[in-house]
Amino acid sequence: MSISNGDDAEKAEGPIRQRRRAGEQVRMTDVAARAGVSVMSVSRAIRDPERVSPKIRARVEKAMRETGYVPNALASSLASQRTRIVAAIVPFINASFGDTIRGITDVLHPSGYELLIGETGHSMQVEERLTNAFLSHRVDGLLLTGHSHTQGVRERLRNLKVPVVETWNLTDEPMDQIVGFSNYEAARAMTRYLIGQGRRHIGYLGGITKDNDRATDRERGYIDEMTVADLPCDRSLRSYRKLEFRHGGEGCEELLERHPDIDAIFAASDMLAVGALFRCIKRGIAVPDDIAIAGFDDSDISSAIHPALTTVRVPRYEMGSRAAQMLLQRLDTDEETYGQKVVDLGFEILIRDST
Amino acid sequence: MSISNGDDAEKAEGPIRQRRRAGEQVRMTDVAARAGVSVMSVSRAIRDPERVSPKIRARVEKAMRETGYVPNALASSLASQRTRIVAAIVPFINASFGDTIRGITDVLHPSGYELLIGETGHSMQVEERLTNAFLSHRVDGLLLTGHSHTQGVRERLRNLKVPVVETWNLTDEPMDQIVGFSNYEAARAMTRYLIGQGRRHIGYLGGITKDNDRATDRERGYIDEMTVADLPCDRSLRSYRKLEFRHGGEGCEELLERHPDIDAIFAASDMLAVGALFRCIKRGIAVPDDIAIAGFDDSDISSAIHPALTTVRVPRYEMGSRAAQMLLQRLDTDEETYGQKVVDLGFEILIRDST
DNA sequence: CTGTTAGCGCATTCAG
DNA sequence: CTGAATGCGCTAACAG
Repeated sequence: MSISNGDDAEKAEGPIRQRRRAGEQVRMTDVAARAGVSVMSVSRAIRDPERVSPKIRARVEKAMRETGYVPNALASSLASQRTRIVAAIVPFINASFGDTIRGITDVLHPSGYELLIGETGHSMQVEERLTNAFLSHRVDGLLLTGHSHTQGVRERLRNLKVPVVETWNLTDEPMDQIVGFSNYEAARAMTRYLIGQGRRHIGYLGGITKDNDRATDRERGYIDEMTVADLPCDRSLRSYRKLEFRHGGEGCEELLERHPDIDAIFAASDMLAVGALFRCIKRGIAVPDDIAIAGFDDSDISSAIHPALTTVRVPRYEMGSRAAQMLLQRLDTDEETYGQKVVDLGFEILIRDST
Repeated sequence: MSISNGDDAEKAEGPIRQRRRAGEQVRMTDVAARAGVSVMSVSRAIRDPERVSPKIRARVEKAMRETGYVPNALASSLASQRTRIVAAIVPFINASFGDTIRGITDVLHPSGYELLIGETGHSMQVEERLTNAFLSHRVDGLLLTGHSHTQGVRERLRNLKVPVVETWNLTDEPMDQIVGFSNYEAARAMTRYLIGQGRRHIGYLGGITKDNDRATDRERGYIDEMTVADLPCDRSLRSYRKLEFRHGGEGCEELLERHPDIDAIFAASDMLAVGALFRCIKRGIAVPDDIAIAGFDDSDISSAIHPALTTVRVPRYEMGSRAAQMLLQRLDTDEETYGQKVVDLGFEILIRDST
């Protein structure tokens, strides 16, 4: 018995037939024929092996191996109206969101879901394009970063009734559900701590706030806390940068130039904090004696450097895993079993040597 | 004219019909009906607007907007036998592979392709699972990291004739095509440089070599060059670690303990190098005076720290963009227009302050 | 430039 | 526990 793939079944038929398929792929029909069962038995043997007799199961498995059959998920999805694909949209693919993505896949994969990842580069326009592309592919659910989205995205997701979980921040009015921590409160808490340490001229080094609610909220937290303490926090004390190490150094220079008497820098990202810290060291400024430096995120590097960085620990992995769980709960149960709309995973101020 | 979605077309038909679709989605038929044209005109207006009269195009666009139509890529792919999806499998989602992924999407998106990303965690078993899942979804092409894969993956990809481009290393026998640089030669070159600087007791701090041809080749490069120079490089001079900052510190301790007289550390990853560098600083060991430290990858951080890290610059972004181009060339042209089978993008030794 | 016809490969129903 | 019929939403191939 040779391992052909069913071409022989097309015994020179009438002329006007079979335009497509030049005997390309192995189909379920081919497997069924070889196993001597119906296609439905093959279908069942694949996705619910328990509901088919051991005898049939064995023959189907054998036939699948012999033919090298690869199930067609497109056809399956079209027929069943579900893709078992979830999409996640993140601003940037880096170590931080890598942890979140790992949290997501660790939950999705055991349940048989795949993850489609999109990167916006912090642009809501790109987010909209990605959303449309993913909806076109009929993803079963969507994981978004943050709660600021274009009107187009909001409308479309509402109309299509696709389950959505937002992450990495909190808001009273999520599109659907949201899981994260309060970037605003975390920034306030860190600023408060710095003030409590006796620092008075605290500069702020933050991410670019356009299209970024996390960056915006962190900045608000700093400003509000400084204002409450009646300390200066005007525009000249704040520098906005892309989240790369070298920009931390540049931002640090900028602040030092404008305010040589600065006694602390609160960087709303460890990347920026580390960049700033090294610039200080290079210039002979003692950390934390002359200037205290605090970061945000608790990246892997923050504890490896010297002096170790004071920072905010955020639940990167947990936001991913929890978001995925929330989505699955709604996808895998028949009734719309909602959990909480807003899940606060909290944060933690980690005091180390740089402050 | 209200914006219903075509339910009214189902005017109480005979009893035994319409089992599925409870008036769920808007279909192309609905758009066509509303625009007063055939479905084919809608189809063409969407994917090749030039080939349809401006009049029809306008009416279709209007109808699409009014109905909130979202094309169904599943149905489209099933019928056309192409998904316009490419999958990339990387060992880890971090800043390094983030750059490569950015290179890929920057090329893919303008051509209308989406990217499906899989993370193996450095396990070939997981790579195999992911490959099967992606093939099930009928991706048009596959981008793999490195050239070591399970037998299962090799066979399946060969049988299915899916275009594959491997990246991040070189080999004379790619599965299909490969674009990258020689990890082996780069490691030799850096080792040679260190020896040229008068270093004699050079420790090696590398990634775990299991299932990882890049790590293996870097280690081979170090060993071969040391051997040629008749310098020691036995197992006790080598430490293998996961690529995280803190493991760099631990590996550094291990080497120092076993060989207190070590005068250089070649870390086959900037993460490890930076971790090692800070551990030295913490312990009062002068870098580079007492110990020279070299890294690999030219991560963003390597130039931001103090002393700045000597390292190997590798074409992270270019490997992604070039790999995507190579794939597209074969996907978008009718004949199988192969370019070169092996594309060497080279590397560069960046000498800074740590050596 | 436009419309008609016939599947793409599978899962849902329902009957045995 | 198994099988037969039907359509998921779209596009390729042809004809007009």
